[in-house]
Amino acid sequence: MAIEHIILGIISLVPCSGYDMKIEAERGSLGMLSALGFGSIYPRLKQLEEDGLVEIQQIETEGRRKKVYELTAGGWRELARWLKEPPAFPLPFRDDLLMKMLFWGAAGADRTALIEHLRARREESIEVLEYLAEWQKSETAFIDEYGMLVLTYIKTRLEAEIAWIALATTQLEGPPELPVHDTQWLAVLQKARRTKALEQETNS
Amino acid sequence: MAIEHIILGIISLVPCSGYDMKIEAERGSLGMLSALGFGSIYPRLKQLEEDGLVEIQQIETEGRRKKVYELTAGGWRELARWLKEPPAFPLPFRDDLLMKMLFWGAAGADRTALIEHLRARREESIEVLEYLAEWQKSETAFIDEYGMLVLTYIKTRLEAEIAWIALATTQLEGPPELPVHDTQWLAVLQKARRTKALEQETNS
DNA sequence: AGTTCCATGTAACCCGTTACATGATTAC
DNA sequence: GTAATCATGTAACGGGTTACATGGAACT
Repeated sequence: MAIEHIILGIISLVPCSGYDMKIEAERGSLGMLSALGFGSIYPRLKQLEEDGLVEIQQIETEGRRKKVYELTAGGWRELARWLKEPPAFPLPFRDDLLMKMLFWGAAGADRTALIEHLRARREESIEVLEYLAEWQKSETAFIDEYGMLVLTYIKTRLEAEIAWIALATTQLEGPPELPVHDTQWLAVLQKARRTKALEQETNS
Repeated sequence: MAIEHIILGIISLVPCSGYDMKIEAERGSLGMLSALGFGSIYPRLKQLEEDGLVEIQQIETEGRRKKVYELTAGGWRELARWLKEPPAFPLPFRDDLLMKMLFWGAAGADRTALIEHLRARREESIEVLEYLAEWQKSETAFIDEYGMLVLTYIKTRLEAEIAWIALATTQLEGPPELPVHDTQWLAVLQKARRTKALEQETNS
């Protein structure tokens, strides 16, 4: 996702220092989308300066030293160019919980741990929702028409997820169900293979 | 997300070769969650074998050579241990489209390109949905109770996304709106800074 | 005979994260 | 005066992706 462009994007909103970017990138909806560390920011900022896309606007010597960066004409153009470039479709999903669920049959029938995972996920989702609601009200939050749509997206998605968790939990609290689609009897075979492997070890 | 555990998970469903894993990891809902390449699989498979979590079950010499791996007792235990471990919350979202939307104000009022991005995204989402529906019907698809919940999750999410795209498109096709929340007049300042930077260049 | 597919592997590279190092300023 | 915060940077590490290399089998 080209961290360079995130940096250009942040500066385009407000000229700032590398430190400010890190702070800014942790706040609000941008914080939901990125995860910038200092180790990524400073070297790239240097590179961007060499490439002539950003320049140091001022160095605040009152109080602390601070390099405030601003976009050059080239920077504005590069940002616009990137924005118009077709964005990549977000695949794979890379979701630990879903991945574990796919393989849960190998866990040996322990459904309670999975229900606990879902409960924890629900709490975290709610926390994120609350955080965003709080952030939206804050003085420094900047939300334009586009940002509002992003916020709506995140909220919709998290709420849909919470609804799905309720559904999944209800089902998991009920009795185990047979595989929906298993023409090769993999579930049965799996159970047998697992038992065999664990027994063999005990015997040796 | 520990590729090792994905490998263990795949083998737990059906003993197979490194090549088979790659194929399997591209199919169905697992394909939506992972992106395994040969460069990741083979070295790790070797490592897992050294660690005693998997073992070569057989080498098919009829026709092609093929190392079929199976889990050891330790492998089954390690898989179960990982499954019970609390999964990480999927943040940041890492979504190119949303990231671009956050910075779209810097694009200079071109809304048509963004509408095109949304249209493309919608098509890709629909394709994924159709692919999953097709896969579900296939002979070799394995879907147990947990896998079904994952499928439901993916479908719900994609459908919610498509609905959101419709909403966003409708709004973007209308007239531009003023920022919802901008106490520092950043939008106005941004426009001025951009114009100034681009003009300065022309003059020099 | 040539191409595609099956099958296994290695090496280089890019990228991001983590940890480390430094120092000045403000707050307690 | 000492802890926390502001502020900038470097170095090492780990992890995954891409490209490369090899070779046999099956298909056309």
